[in-house]
Amino acid sequence: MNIGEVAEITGLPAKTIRYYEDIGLVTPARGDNGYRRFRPADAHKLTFLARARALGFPIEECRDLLALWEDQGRASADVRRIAAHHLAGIERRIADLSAIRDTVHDLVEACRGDARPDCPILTGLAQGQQKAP
Amino acid sequence: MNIGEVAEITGLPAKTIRYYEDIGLVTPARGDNGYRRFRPADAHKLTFLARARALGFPIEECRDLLALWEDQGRASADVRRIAAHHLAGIERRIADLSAIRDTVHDLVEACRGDARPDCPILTGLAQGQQKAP
DNA sequence: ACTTGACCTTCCTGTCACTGGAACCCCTAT
DNA sequence: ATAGGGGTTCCAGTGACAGGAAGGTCAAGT
Repeated sequence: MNIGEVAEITGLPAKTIRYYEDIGLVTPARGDNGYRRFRPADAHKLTFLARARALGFPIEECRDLLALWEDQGRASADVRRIAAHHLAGIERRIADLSAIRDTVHDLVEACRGDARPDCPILTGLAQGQQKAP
Repeated sequence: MNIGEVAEITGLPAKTIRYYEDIGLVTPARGDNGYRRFRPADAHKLTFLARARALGFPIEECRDLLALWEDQGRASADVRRIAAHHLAGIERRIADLSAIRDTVHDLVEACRGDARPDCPILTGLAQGQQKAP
């Protein structure tokens, strides 16, 4: 398989696949013309990576997950630890974003949004108005 | 005021304040020694920026908000439009993250996390298992 | 007068995970 | 012969800073 076909199968842009080779996540063979030749195992790896990335795992955790996936002697505890750590980070980000959303929502609600210049959003930003808890 | 004092007042790192000068968000005067001299108006601007950034507005939107803040003839509709657009983006991000959280949560829950190698997280990533709606 | 230490300056590099683009090579079909 | 649609490399840019090196400045203490 050439890179275009793998890109279609995995849904990853060819640029991204080249980048993943650059950083050592995959190591496709090369043909006589210099083209990358991807074997099914490479495509499976890339599909795994695409899914892990879509769930927001950072690259280095993807690398670790990939290594565990290929290690038949792994302990599932190691996998779980990585995923649980990621989950905690996601929940923190959601909490942070939710607090921000509430504040911005209140500001937007308070603003009439007409042609006049007085604006609670600007005064809120200037005065540091925060969502009451 | 020197940069350190403004940093303390605004809560922004001095590095960040220098960066904001670089990209033209503030233009403090300079003393004979080459030090930046911040006037109260500069500090107010930076406080405004710090709050807008804390609410997740990207720099360019902060620049626009700052310009509107200083424009006495603004229409509050222009401010509201920016904030509403930002709010929509936040809500999209929360929705995306929530879907991810649900999927990762389910994977973590399904994994025993012991010394054995079989792991629903890895099979889920390999097979593309998704949270059922 | 000298030194110490805190503060300030600029400049360069690195982050994260790509994305866009230039310039060029390869293969097949018309 | 040419046109197109692959592929290749390398360089630069993204957002919003952070880290660090190398050096100038200032006030206080000895």
